[in-house]
Amino acid sequence: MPSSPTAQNKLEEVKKIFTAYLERKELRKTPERFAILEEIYSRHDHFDVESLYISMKNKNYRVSRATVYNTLDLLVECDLVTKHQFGGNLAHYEKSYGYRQHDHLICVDCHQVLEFCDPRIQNIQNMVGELLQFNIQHHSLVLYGACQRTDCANRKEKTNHNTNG
Amino acid sequence: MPSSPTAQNKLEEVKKIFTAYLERKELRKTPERFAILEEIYSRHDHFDVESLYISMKNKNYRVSRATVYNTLDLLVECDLVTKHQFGGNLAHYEKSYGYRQHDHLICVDCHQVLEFCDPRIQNIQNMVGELLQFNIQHHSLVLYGACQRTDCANRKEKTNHNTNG
DNA sequence: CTCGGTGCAAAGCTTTTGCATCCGC
DNA sequence: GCGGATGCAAAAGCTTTGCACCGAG
Repeated sequence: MPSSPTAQNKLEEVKKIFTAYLERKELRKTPERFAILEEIYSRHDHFDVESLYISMKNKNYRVSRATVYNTLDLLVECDLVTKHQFGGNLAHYEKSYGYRQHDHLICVDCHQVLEFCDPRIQNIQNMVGELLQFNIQHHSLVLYGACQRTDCANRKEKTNHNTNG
Repeated sequence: MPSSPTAQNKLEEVKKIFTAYLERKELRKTPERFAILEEIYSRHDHFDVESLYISMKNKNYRVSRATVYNTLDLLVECDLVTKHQFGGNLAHYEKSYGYRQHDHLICVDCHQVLEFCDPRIQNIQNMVGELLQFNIQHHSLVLYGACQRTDCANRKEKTNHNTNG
């Protein structure tokens, strides 16, 4: 296992993992499934179904939304992709193989997404699981707040936090 | 401020808070808004919009989904109600006045929702906010796992966690 | 050849919106 | 009485489903 795989190496690794998963589940190794996996791992940030679909369409790849949804479910199940529900009704996804466990911080004004790591979350997860007799499989932690970028899209009177009426 | 208010006292308190909020925002104090608030505070658990709507209809209260959605937004904004997005596309709500800050633990099989408190989350929130220059307003932490109840609705082979393929 | 997977479009479900009516102020 | 709020229903937006065809095994 390489300690710092190149993007190409990583792609090969995730393909192998996906292949093994499909074989174990006796599912077919269709070109669409691997094309979607490649597209996801060529992206650098969070994405939703529609933007993934559009990207593939723009590359003249013939694929349907149904297949994108179906394949994302498979990729989530074999831990190559993580699904997020950042407050709204629109699901967001991100590749997750070889990336450090992290959580998210979202600006309530401009909706930018930042990531952060904190090992204490793992401890909380372990402790609560033991306390309440749950086999905890994963978690979702999202912090919501106002960023301080001058170009924040929805900038109100952020400089002064007066709460008087 | 009573240290352990009865349900009735609590209801009066939240009504006052809601009234003050409506006055400050120059919104009208309609009977529908207060009926929805009462219905929510008479409930004991998490709920979605449809079940709240049905409850009120069953009590022969004339109310529309639009008003329920609208009022929930107001109640969330004045911190009397909390909105959750527990993984799916269906928003869940819960009353939040006078309850200790808590987070959630959800069984991926039977979907029961448990609550837990851990003060470390507040620390994480403060630290990350300072580190990344965000004014953090609130957070959402959900742990997902398998409960160990014998009557778990979707019980598979939970007793043995073999992962050999 | 078989039958699981795909593309397409229609349906489903939650949430939002438009409009006439109603009622708090 | 004015204008915001409501009820109802239609529309919007994301996701799932049905069906005929395709192609992996």
